[in-house]
Amino acid sequence: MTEQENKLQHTETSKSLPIAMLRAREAIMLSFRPVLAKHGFTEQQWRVLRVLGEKGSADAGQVAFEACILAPSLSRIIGKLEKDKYISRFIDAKDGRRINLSLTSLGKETLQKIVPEIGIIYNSLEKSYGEEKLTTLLELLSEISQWKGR
Amino acid sequence: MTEQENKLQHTETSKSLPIAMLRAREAIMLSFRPVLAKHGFTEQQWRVLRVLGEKGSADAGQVAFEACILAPSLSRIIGKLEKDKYISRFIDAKDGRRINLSLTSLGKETLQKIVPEIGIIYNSLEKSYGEEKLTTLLELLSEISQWKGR
DNA sequence: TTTAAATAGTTAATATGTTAAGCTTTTAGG
DNA sequence: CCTAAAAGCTTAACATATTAACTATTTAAA
Repeated sequence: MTEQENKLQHTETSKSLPIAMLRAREAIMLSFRPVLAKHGFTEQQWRVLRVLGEKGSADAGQVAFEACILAPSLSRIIGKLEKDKYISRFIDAKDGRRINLSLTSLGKETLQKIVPEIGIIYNSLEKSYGEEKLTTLLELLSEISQWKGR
Repeated sequence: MTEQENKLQHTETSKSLPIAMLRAREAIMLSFRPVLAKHGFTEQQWRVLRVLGEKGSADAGQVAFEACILAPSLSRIIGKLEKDKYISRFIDAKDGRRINLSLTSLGKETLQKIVPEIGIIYNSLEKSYGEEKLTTLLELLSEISQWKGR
């Protein structure tokens, strides 16, 4: 590769990491979204349910971090999930600023209904892609996540 | 790993590919966004400019695919970019349905100003992460992108 | 203890994501 | 030709992303 080509390298969208991640993510979500939509959830609402299912209960800040959702978005999302009776929300007894969140029984039941449906798709991806590659990919992504910038 | 643990595997958000990609992407964009914001662009507007810079000119459908932006979003984005004189838009002579897009001279100048600033950050990431790993990651992501679903 | 700074959430404003519906132009059949 | 289906783009409606401003609580310094 010449010096000239090298300079232009990062202007090629095909070699842009953010775009590559976006495309790969979109390829997967194309299969996941219809399943979630069938149950009346968006991708983000689903992430909140999953995090709460995994952690039992957590405050809004923890959920925001785990689900990769910014605080302002989470505020609206939990507002809707609570209205629809999937989660319950109450102020932390020790710290009046924190909001504790947990799944209602309806939330737990719904989660258990959706998990296997998503699992089938994920297993299909794992099968056609290779378990080992998938593990490698998760590790590489995890390292990027820890990058602290410039 | 026990059978039980294995069954729960895909319910752990840390092992969810979509979430992992989201987190990794966010870690990078955290450094990129301020640069774009300084020039008054959003992430998506920037992707449109970059695609047009790379392809010279293209119809809306091509740009949407390359920039990974859905048609309805793109309609709004090109509306604003055109209003602000960064791109020009005209109906294709051979197919009246298609909209051809290209950068104006202002668009080209602006692109050339931002590219090196983004490049500095990207090079820093490449340096601390490793060129080889980065190549591997791009390849793995590219394979995922080609997955046709369930 | 008193008060300024920090923390946790929410609200507001603008931009984009997502799905569905609508419009116009092409294409394909009949 | 004529018309129905398909293709390309836009508009609409609702949900989320992003940044900034705001409220309430807690922490910490004076």
